[in-house]
Amino acid sequence: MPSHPPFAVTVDLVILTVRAGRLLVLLVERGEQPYAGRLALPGGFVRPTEDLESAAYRELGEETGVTAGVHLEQLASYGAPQRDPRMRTVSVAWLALAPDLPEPVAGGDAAHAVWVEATEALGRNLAFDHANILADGIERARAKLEYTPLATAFCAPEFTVGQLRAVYEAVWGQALDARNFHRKVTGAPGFIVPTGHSTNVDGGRPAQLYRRGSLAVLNPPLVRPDSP
Amino acid sequence: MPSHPPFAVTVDLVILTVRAGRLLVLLVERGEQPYAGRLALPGGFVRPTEDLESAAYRELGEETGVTAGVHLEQLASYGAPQRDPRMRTVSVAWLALAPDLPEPVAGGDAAHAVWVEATEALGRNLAFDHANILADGIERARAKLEYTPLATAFCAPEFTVGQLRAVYEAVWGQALDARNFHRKVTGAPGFIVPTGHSTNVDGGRPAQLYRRGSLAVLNPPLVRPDSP
DNA sequence: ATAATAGTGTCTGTGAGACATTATACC
DNA sequence: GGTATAATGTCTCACAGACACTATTAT
Repeated sequence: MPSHPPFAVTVDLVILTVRAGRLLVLLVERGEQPYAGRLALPGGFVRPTEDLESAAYRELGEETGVTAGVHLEQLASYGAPQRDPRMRTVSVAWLALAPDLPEPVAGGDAAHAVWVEATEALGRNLAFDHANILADGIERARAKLEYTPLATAFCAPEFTVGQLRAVYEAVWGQALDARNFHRKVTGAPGFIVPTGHSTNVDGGRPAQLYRRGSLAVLNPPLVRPDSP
Repeated sequence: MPSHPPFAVTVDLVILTVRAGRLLVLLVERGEQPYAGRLALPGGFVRPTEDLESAAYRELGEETGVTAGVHLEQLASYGAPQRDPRMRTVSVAWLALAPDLPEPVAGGDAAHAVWVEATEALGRNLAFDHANILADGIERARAKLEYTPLATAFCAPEFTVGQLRAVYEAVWGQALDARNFHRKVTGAPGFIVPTGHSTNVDGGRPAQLYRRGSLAVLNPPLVRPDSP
């Protein structure tokens, strides 16, 4: 037995976005064995001289065409001995949160990429252990909206309070009180800062536009309502 | 370029305990190159047929002699190309929280294991990127005490409210108000449950003994006081 | 008695949840 | 006018922080 047996190391990405009030995840249809024809998270092998985070950014760019303005953080690693029937593989999973991207995808590796509603994707019999990874990614995103300003990663550079609230509602899957939400996010110093502009693209009274502030941790947090 | 270059995969452990009001981490003195003679986190190579979590438990047992009653959770993975000068290595780091263990260590691999105060260990010029891993582990532990009942993992099966408070004070490095703390932990349903026994080993009035309850998430959380 | 720790009680300010109301656009 | 969304305001209750006080042991 060698003291350091060979492993393959991959990165897999849970890329989430919010569009039309729904939380979507980017999946690719596998063209090769194993799991040919099944949906999977985008990902690939880490190259010999490449940092893990660089590999994640590279895959993100290959699948979406965009890396700027996308939040990326490490999620967890998955390494069950038989998780890939071809060889012993450890996958380092990453969570990416992106604003509604220009076009679903285009060309290259991403030929068969599709956006699927996140909760629905969990029931789609994903390849490998990707259902587990996706579930962990969704839960991470839901939890982090509570105590970080990360919801702004789903928004355009300038956004209204109503659009920000729509992000929370889509990710958490439940409605929030618009008035209490407005008071909370505008009252937390550094969470969002007004730009002075306004918009009325959503109909109704024009809304102030905001940019994300410098706040890193939201204290006290913005907690999810009880599930029922 | 092969499509899946060979990597070595290791597990490294941040094993924390609280003793005499101090947060301690278990370190080992390296006997071999690279970094011979330097302190490092305990760890080792993942075996070909072994799950990542199993490897972490195995290393935990080899270093401490104990696995039962120890909380173990995955921390993060570290894979910078030059982090190990011997070969391309990805380390999956784990965080272990243990009650004050019977004896520091004994025999076998753990011949040179030592408990070091956690904050002090950060300045000890640890091998590899272990200072980064340790810093992440300490911060994870500090954060999780806020919203989980994980502090009980540092306690014996039966403990007093004062002992539990001492854990919080050691991990957070600041004093807490004993009266507000008592009200909070006894008032959170399912956090700790009274056993009916009492003890006076700590001097003063005898204290009620408690066991950890079934609560998984502490809501509302027990927040750290502001740093200053 | 003194010291030490355990446990209970009181007051106050912050802030979340539940609502009402007004403001400003488009039709 | 009606309808849509934005923004502000009010009331109440839960709870954290600050701090006083009582309880029970050991020396």
